[in-house]
Amino acid sequence: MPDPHSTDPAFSGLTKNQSLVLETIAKARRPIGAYEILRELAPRGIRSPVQIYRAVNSLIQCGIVHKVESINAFVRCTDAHPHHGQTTILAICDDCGTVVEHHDETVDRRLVAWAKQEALEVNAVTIELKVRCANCSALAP
Amino acid sequence: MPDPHSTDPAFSGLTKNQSLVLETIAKARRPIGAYEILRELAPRGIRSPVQIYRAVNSLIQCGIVHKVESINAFVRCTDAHPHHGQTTILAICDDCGTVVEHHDETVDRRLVAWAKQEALEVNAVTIELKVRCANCSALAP
DNA sequence: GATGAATTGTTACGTTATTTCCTAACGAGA
DNA sequence: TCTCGTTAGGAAATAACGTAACAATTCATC
Repeated sequence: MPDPHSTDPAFSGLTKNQSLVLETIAKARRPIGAYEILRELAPRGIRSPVQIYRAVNSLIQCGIVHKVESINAFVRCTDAHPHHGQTTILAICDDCGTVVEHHDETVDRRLVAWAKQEALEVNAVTIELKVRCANCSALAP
Repeated sequence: MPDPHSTDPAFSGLTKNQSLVLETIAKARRPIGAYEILRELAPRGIRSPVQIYRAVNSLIQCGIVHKVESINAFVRCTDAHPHHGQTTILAICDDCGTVVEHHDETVDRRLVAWAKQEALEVNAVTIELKVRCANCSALAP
């Protein structure tokens, strides 16, 4: 498994498909769906959904890519630095699709504390905000 | 629009389809997908996905049902009382599908505060934990 | 009864995701 | 060398999710 936050655009440890998919996601600069990635990469020889999903799942495991659950799409992780064990909070603009990342230790602590109290073993946490970003608010008020 | 938390099992204000769908979701006692609901209700005359989605969306608006974004499925809201404006935190067991609901004002406040600081106008918030529940942990340790 | 709004039904389509089965490449160890 | 396990990749099919567009129906109200 490659370093979660190796510097662009090397991604030395990635397989060919993973590199292609990551490149496509990064270029999009907003969440992009699996089949849009597929269309994008068809000319480069990718033919089936499975190939996309396999690559995307690896990238998510590495922490290089996030899945936006509320819209079933994928974004490049824009964190400058790794945040080990911290939940990534995503805000997605409903109008333009821009994503902002955030972390909050207090929120994490409270969720973990509650889980512990309920004897829940946490596998994953999703926190997403559907928003209207400052830019879009200004453009169409 | 009916009262968000009318008592079981009247649901007086609901249309026929909404009642059927709610009944199916409630009976499942774990998250259930739209097409599973459809199969369940086919014998009762429901024929198309649209009918399910229309009903489910109304029920969500009422607050009677939650959508679990991370698995594209629906659960009956198990809150005893309405929590106006509060985000519902859902913990879903990966093994058995059981869902636990929770609310946390501190978490809400921190998310809202961050959004304000970033000039984001919040439309919706999703908080979901994929977990292993106490029961499943005990059964297969 | 006529009219208009809301709800419902139907068809059709596009998107998202997984399952199943199979092949190739490679390293470890008998 | 040969087998075995592991990992990656490929192809086909199908399940599951979700919506657009339009027709039909119900129902309150005039």
